[in-house]
Amino acid sequence: MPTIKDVASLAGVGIATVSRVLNNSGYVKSETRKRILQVIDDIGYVPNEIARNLSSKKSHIVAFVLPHTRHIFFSELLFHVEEALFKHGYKMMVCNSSENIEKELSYLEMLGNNKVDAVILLTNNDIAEFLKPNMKIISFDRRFDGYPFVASDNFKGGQLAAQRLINQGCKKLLYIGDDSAQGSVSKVITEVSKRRQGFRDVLKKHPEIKLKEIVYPLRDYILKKEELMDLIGNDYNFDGVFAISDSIANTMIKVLTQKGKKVPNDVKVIGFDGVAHSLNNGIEITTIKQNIKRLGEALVELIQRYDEIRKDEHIMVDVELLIGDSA
Amino acid sequence: MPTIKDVASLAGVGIATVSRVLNNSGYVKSETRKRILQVIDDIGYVPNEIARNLSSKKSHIVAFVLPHTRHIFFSELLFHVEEALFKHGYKMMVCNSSENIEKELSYLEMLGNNKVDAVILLTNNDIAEFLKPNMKIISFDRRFDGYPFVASDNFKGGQLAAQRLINQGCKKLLYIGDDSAQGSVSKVITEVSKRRQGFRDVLKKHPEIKLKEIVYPLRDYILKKEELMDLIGNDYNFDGVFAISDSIANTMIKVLTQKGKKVPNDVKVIGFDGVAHSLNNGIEITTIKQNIKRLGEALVELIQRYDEIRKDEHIMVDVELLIGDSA
DNA sequence: TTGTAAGCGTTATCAC
DNA sequence: GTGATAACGCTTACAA
Repeated sequence: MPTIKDVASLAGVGIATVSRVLNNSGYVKSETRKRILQVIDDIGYVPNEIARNLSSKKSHIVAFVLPHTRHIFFSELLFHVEEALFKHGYKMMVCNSSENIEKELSYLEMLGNNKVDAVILLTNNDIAEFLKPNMKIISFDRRFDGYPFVASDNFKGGQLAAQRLINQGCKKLLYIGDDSAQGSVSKVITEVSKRRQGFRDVLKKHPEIKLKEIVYPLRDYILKKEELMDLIGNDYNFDGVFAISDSIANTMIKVLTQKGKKVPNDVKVIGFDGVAHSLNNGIEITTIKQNIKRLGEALVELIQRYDEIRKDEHIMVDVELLIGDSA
Repeated sequence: MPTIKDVASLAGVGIATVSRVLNNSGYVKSETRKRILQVIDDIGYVPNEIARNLSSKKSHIVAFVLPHTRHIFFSELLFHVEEALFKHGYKMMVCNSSENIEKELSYLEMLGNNKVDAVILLTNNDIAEFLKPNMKIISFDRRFDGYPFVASDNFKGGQLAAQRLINQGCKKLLYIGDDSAQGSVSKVITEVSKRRQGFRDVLKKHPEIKLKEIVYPLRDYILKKEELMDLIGNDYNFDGVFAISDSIANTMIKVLTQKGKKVPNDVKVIGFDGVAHSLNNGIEITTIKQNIKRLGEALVELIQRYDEIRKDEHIMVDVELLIGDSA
């Protein structure tokens, strides 16, 4: 592998001049520049990133720590985050934490040893105490004191869902969501809990509407049909459902179908995420659509502006009601 | 950030000795070692990875280039590759190429500038000419001259599918798969084409069985219901389907249901991948299950043994018939 | 406009 | 056992 020295001696100049050409910094006589570029081309010289990183103390790598990529929303988010990072000259390192706190911390450690420039953190673990103030961390869907974060407008999402169900004539509603969206029991409270709050907010003005709520342990964000049936028990006395994700909404529709209920005639179901197209079982799920592309861009935006922004800066991304066939 | 020099002077030793302690190389008096470790602990010293990389010319980062992570098989694979890499001390950089050849090449370039130690390449693009012999590339599901690769035993998978459909009494079969699995028209031939070959192989011995084949352009590996209906046209005269992926099988089942056909009574459907549980529409899809975890491990295995292996070494991972409700 | 040389923080090769 | 010191390949003052 040729180095900058090889280029310099072959072009009959000093390495600083070569560096200037490489980085377009400082003045270089156009004739000299041409000669250097020629040599670079001839011998196929490529700058060594590692050496550059050592000098500049930047790696242009961002770590994305998330539970796993099996959940369709996460894999969509992953896609858009990578696109946004790539557009800004960053590479993305991925850590599937599986909610494993040790693995999360091992990736955070890389901030300390210069391996990555920043970490995008998506977790439901109670790790606030491990975050040091000088770490460049951007949180997703969750507030950590002293760090910026990005989230969808979950409150509005909950409101939209409630309004839609009410408009469609539902009288007895069911909310179903996991721990992390509870916002009461668990120590860890994510922004996702606002979906429920927004939902309740609208119901306050409608005392005639009944609401039942089912909350289950988060685990891997996924619920199988049998598990959902266990949670519901025997009480199918509802005509509208707000599920915390499209994945859960999808399972709910399967369960209802199996129980002989027609969706949306007997029961209307609204999900959240807007990724349902790939998992819908015959019908399109009505859902609160997150703007995943924008979420990815917002995360990268905060990384770039990290040093100028306030410690508690955040970007809230708008959501919209996407009307499908289920509600 | 404290450096090795700080540790050395604080412990009253030379940096070489500190380095020895850090790397457990060479002899160090246990007393000195203890003192050094104490200092390291006191000031919270962490070795700078970048500097290490520069010295050792290794980054312990592996790039995984794949079309995108929206396809459920890819996101499962991504998960297991990361797990396997992590277990062996590697970090994973992810590139969603979107089948974009420039983006793929930009990631391959990182091999040249020491940013990554190896690249796992999953592509359907015609990029053989850009691969230089000294690059550490491991291919997935595809042969590139002079590079090792990992693939499932696709041929056997095709055979298993055919046998199952025949055993279940099917007489008129339909094969449906994309370009990349064609193995005839396109310049690029992937190992996936062997699914079809294996399928045909069994049918050779059963001249009484009819076979119709539908081949469509690969694009993003996904087919919508309407698109599939267009491909099928009016000819629903088949009683057994072998789809190139669970995703396609899933869409096929939706289409059949809409056309009033019962699965598996009227038509039996077999998919490929074994990830269908997350997209099944009420019934479990019978499928050829790939051992995705093993595939991930095999890829990492080849990376680790890269310098000892033959240039055309490959690992073929076994598949199995997973009987569900669709065939 | 250009070159020299001092870092960047390690590892590894020598002597001692 | 241990400590200088030379790489590793680049960026960036500072001189010239």
